[in-house]
Amino acid sequence: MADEPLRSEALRSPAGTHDVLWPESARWEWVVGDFAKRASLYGYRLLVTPVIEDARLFVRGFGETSDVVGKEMYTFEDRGGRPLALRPEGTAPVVRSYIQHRPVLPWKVWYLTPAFRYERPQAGRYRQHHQIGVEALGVDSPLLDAEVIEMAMSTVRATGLRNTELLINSMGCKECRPAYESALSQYLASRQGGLCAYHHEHWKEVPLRVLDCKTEECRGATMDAPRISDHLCSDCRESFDTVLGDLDALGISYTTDYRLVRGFDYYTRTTFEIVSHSLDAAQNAIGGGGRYNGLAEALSGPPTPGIGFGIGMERLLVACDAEGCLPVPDPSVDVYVADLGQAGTSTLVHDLRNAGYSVERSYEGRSLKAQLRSAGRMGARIVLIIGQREAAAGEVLLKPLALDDDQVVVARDAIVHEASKWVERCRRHLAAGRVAERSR
RNA sequence: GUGGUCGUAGCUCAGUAGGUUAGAGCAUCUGGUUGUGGCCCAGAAGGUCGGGGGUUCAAGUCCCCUCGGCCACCCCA
Repeated sequence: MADEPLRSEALRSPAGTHDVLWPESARWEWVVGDFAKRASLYGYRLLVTPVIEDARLFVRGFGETSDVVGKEMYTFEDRGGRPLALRPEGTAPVVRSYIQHRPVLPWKVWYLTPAFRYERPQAGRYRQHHQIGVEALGVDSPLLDAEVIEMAMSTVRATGLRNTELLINSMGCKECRPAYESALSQYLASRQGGLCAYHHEHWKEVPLRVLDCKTEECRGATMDAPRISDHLCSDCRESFDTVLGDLDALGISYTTDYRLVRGFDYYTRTTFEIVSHSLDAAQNAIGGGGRYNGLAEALSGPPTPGIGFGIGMERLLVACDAEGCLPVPDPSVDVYVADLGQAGTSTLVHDLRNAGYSVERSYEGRSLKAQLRSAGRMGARIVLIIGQREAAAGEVLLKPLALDDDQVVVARDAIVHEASKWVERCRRHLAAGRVAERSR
């Protein structure tokens, strides 16, 4: 490591990873803040789990045939030889945590987490992306399915996104899915010549995914393929109908999509995906989820039903860009304190911040002019000036930047009170200006 | 992982058929106002032209490799 000099190559974030700087980070704050509040309203509590997990967790959870396990996982051994993996998604670790701690059911948790997949990076597709999501364990009811979906939709719509579509399907259960899969396989066997090059080779291993294939060949060859909806057992049928009925009652529109086959093996019954039509066709899924009643058992835990969803932060925000919603907020500096190096400025700044105002100042003794310019550029509402004269007289000059009013002289003792008065006045003025602008 | 495309200051981009010290706008900083923002004017700073190698008297310009972004496949958030 050390004996390989970097030469002139600058250090940068690894391929497919990125930094989130302001103002983008301000939108993250908004989305995460909104989601935390929403989660609380729906009865979910924050769960924080490690970024690294025993690699076997995902192998058993996803199934060997999944792409994520086969070729996209970041796996490595730690110094003690333990097989570890960077989490490729959010659900399996939650279920592992559940099995480990056996909390009282129902257990409803939310999270904000990075997720890692070794894929070829692209806009909206990263090797490290971030998801907000929830998981609810211990309840097997279609009413919860509908509620979870409604929560996901509300989260997306809260950003202002409108050009979205909810796709929904039922994957059946361990009673009815095997029969469907064999019916599908039988059908595919008769049409294998018409499949795309890839699935012509692999349809036997992943028959369900052929439905999800976007090539014209597979598309056409599966037009008349048996559909899961015609093979659901009565329990699954009834459950799915209830989910759809409840979504209707909640005013959530949806599109049933028999081709919606999510990538992980653990899904049962309800699966759904939220796509944005404002994004290019390739990476248009901004969120997805579903029921996974068999997962806990597959991980050697007690049989426990579960359902959840994840929303990709990056994709959500890219979609917002496309629709021009979720604008970044003002940096909003209330007070800029300009001085000529007097002692006492630090305590003034502290007092103002303590009173709840955002305060900026200069630290390197710049000229008054330069400080005023900075104050103007950061949009400070008022600036307080302390020069030789003011310092000597125990006064401060208050100049309202956002107003046309002249500057006033204020006694040092009254400054916090006066500053707050003027800041409020500026805020009202600016707010009125925004209203006027909007009504134009 | 496969194929394609692009890569010049912090940002958006110029850069003639390879030819002197690589440019502009915006942003930044300083000054014009020996204590006062926004406009204007002047100036400064900022680049090993993604990196490495090659061809050539001469490479930002041509060739190869590599890294990174983007697009498609694949997969998904």
